[in-house]
Parts: sequence; C-alpha cells; structure tokens
Amino acid sequence: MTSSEPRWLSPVEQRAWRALAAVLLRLPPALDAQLQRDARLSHFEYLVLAGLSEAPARTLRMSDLAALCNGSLSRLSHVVKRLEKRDWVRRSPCPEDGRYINATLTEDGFAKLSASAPGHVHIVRSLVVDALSEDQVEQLIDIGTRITDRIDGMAS
Amino acid sequence: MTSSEPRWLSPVEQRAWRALAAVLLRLPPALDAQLQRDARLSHFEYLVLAGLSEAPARTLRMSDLAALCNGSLSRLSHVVKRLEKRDWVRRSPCPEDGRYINATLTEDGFAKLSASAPGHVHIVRSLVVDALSEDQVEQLIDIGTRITDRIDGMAS
DNA sequence: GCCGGATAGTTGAAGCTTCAAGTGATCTAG
DNA sequence: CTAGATCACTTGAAGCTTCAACTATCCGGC
Repeated sequence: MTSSEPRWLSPVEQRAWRALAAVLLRLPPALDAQLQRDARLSHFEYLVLAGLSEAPARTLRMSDLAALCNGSLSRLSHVVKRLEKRDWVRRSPCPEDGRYINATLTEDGFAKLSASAPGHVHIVRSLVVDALSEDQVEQLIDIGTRITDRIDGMAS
Repeated sequence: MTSSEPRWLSPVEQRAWRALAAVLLRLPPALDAQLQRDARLSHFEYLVLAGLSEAPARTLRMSDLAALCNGSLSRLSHVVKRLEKRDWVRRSPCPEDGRYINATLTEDGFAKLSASAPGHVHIVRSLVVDALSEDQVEQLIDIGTRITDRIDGMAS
C-alpha cells in the first residue's frame, strides 16, 4: 500500500492547530488595522522601514531586505516602489555589482517610522506579549523557530 | 506627561515577537502553495469546505460560517460565490428568517474536501504539529487562545 | 574575448481581500 | 400599522500579492 489512511490529528493536536490557524487569520488584520488607521501603513511596509532603520547606513540590498522581512522579492519590489513614491525610501544600484540594488531609508522615512513605532509596539504588547506569561514568551521563540525551520527545509 | 516613552520590547520579547511574525508571514503562503498545487484550493476555501462538512446537514448560515472560519462576511461572500460556481457549495435563503442565507456543502464539495484533506493534514503535520514537542502542542493551545481572546476584546 | 547560464530585480496581469456603499428582510417604538 | 433602525448579506472598486515572463548584470569555460 503506497498511500494508506493518513495520520489524522488527535483532539489535542487539532485544538492546537485550530488555535494557531485562528492567530494566522486574525492577528495580521488586527495589526494592519492599527497601522492603517494611525499611520496609513501596512504591516509589511512597516517591516521594511524598520528593517532598513537597523541596517548600517540605513541601507540594505533588496534581496537581503526581502529575506529579513520574510517576503518575496517581487512583493518587496512593489512595496518599495510605493514607499519611494512617498519619499521614505530611495533605491540606487550597487556600484560594485550592478545586479544588486540598495534600498536606503530617507530622513523622512526614519521620521515616519519613529512616529509610527510607539503605536505599533503598543498593539504588539496588548495583543501578544502582555497576553502571555514569561514562560510562554520563551516558548514562543522555540515554537516559532521550529515552524519556520521546517518551512525553510521544504525545498527538499 | 500624557504619552511618555513607550515600553519597548525587551530582547527576549523581541525575539518572541519576531518568531511569531515570521510564522505569520511565511506559514500561510506555505499552506496555500500546497493546497494550490495539489487541489487548486486556497487555505480559506479549504476552511469553508471543512467547516461546512462538520456542520449538521452540512449546512451553516453565512455569518456563522464566517465566524467559524475567522473571516469577514464580505470575504466569505466572495469565496462562497466562487465555490458555488464550481458546484461545491449551494446557497439558499433561510425560510424562517429571510435575512439569513444557508450555505450547504454539495456531494461534489464533500468529495473534493475528502480528496484534499490528506495532503493538507500532511503539511500541517510536517510544518507544525510534528515539529513541536507534546508540551509545546499543549502550550500552543493556550498561547493561541490568549492572543485571539485579546483580539476579541479589542472592541472595547 | 565571448557565449551560455545563473543571479538580482522589475513588471503587468490575474486573483484575492478589504472597504464602503447598497439591498432587502425583520424588529420596534409610537 | 407603519416609519425608522437594525441586521444579514452582497456588490463593485481599490489596493495588495502572486505568478510568470522579462530585463540586465555577472560569472565560467573555451
């Protein structure tokens, strides 16, 4: 028998998966709603600005930035185009290797991020961090890492 | 001082939040990719079929189904329209209260779900459930519930 | 040197979600 | 009994993401 009955989830496993699925479905809209309302920014746009702000010279190659933000290069390209239009990011080809493009956070972009950060941190605290015990915060690091490691290992 | 310096995240809290954010950004595409490739279904479409399949008479009101699937009524309405076009779901007004609409899983829809379920369960196992220890699976129930409870309490 | 392949990024179309506005049914106050 | 409010749902447009195709640069062998 090549493909017999699959191993269905046990009741506990089902509850865990449903709990995670609910978070996957409902947390992103909640985060986006706050950022959209208070800063007219999507969560992914915020991540791009935040990622650049912590890089040396506030500059990162597009591909490195995409990996940092857990997004595809195509998605990033579209988003950076929008951010460039608002003068929060600038793009310039890398002098050493013409294939690379460097994205740089502008002064305006940094100001925008600084203004938006408190509100964002506040909702992350109230919906996630402050909802969990200290142990759970530690557990979340391990749980999240294990899941993303599995996703990384998918190209096998 | 009305709004002083916000309480930034501690290093451990940051790592936990980043780990969760990575899951939010990368797990849904991974699930969608498998379902799209093997069943030409989005994860949300799968959830709709699965939700109906477990309901009495494989029928649920649109608004109850939306809540069950953690989606907006508008989103569900669009998705059910697509599923109806493929003859996997049927809609009919509720006789008792003309405001409600009942969505029913068809025989074809049930067959489609049955055919898609093993592949979906397999990826949920390999990316999530089997990646975690027993304790972590239990913890995930509590962590996820706490987060969604906070989101529920947002209308305050 | 130069051709083929690999790498980095962009683009446009198609598809999905959200938002705001709209429809129609039912409740409720007077 | 009826006018207005509320509720359940739908719709169309706008915006975002994905996918596949494309451009442009660089490396490696000959």
